[in-house]
Amino acid sequence: MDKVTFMATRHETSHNTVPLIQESAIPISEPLVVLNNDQSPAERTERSDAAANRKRILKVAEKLFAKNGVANINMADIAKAAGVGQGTLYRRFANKSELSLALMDSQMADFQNSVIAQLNQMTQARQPKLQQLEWFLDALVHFNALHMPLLCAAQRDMAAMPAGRPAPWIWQQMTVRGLIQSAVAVGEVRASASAELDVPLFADFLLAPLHPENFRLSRDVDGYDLTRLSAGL
Amino acid sequence: MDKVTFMATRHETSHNTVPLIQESAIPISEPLVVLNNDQSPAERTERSDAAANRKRILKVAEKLFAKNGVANINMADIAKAAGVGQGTLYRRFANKSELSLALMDSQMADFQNSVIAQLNQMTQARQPKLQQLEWFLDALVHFNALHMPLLCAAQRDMAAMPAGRPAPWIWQQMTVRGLIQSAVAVGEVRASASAELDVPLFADFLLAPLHPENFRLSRDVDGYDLTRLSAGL
DNA sequence: ATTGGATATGGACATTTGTCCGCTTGTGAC
DNA sequence: GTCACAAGCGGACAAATGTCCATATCCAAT
Repeated sequence: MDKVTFMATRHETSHNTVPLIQESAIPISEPLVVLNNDQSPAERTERSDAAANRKRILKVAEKLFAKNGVANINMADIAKAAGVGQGTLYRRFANKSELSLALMDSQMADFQNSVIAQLNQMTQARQPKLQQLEWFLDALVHFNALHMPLLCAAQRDMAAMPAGRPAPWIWQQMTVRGLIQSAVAVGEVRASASAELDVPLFADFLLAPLHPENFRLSRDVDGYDLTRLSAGL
Repeated sequence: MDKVTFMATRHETSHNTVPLIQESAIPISEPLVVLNNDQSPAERTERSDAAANRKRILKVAEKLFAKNGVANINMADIAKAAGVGQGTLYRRFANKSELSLALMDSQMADFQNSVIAQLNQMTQARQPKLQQLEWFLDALVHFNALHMPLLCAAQRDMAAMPAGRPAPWIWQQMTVRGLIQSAVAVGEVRASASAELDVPLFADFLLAPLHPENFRLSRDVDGYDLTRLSAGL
């Protein structure tokens, strides 16, 4: 067992105003993930009307997306339907990608919490870390399949953005890394193999096929539950 | 040795007018790749003036991209610089992605041929298939690193396009699949492992981290020559 | 050489995306 | 309560993307 123990916590959504919810502060004993909930001191708190608008925009966007398909809705539509000016909309979300991302982020909350709970339970049941990893990847596959349109829309303009990975992906990354790291620490990986294993890199490689574009391609030509095979390897 | 032997051939560029070049019809004896050079009968031959325009556009675009950076050049710029109307430009290339792709495709020709030659040579030197695979992936990494801006631009609008993978990626895919398949056939993979190995899927998984977006992310946070590690695994 | 019709051309136009800036409003200090 | 001002607002405007179609051009058959 390691000395350090992290606390599994749902990553905090992009806007930094809402009070730090500790909804998933379940007492767990195994290292999982810690995320930078950097409430940087420079950041000011969001004004209440702005927050209201944000919520309304997200709700309206979700509705429009569901009704007409993500691709057929543009920023102007959303602004109009939400009863705000385009300037307002763009102030919050620089483009459709960012909006989609925020939307997905909120939809992801439940998923994240249930994942954390499940992993936690598996740990207490003494299930091997590798098995947990396999389960996690599988869960992720199903989640992605369910939210593909949004995911693709989110991915769309991301190349243009300077920043690194958005929060949800960081969370995935950290989780996988944590699981692998644990597996190695516990000795579930052959010593010979673990010696030359670059954990973070390997985590990225495991996740790469799940990134929206790759995932879309993979699913449109191959079977899909096969993906479990990946975990097996 | 298999019964079937494929011929390694550079994939033919998107436009289907140029006479089928057989530049790389080197007599080789090992299975590698065969591509669908489907000159579908429905397709008509491109008019000569159109072909000239296409070449001019590509040349101009390459120049502009090199000079100002891919991101700072738009379709209108290219059209103007090439002395054609926007309609003409868009008739050939539905968007900047497609243009970038075509450009990359032409730049890739040399790479493909040299890869084919090298693999061929390695085969004749009786080098193990897995080693060839490792070499290929490494070469691909370097190629990608060199052409990242174009690659990213090419990836940009691809989600919107209905079609599957564009030619260059199909080529990569086929090559990797071929190498793995050969490795299995020759018995370089433990029988126990090869039994449960889904070759095409595994090929995709190996290539996934090299797709532009993933690659960009990986390189901006991790080291990069580490990527060889992947081949080792 | 002529001609018929398929193909290509260019630029006006429509749509979508993203920016700017003068006006309004919430909030904390007094 | 009211005041000051940072933060938010919205719609006009600018820029980029993508479409359309009247006209020009090529080319194959005669």
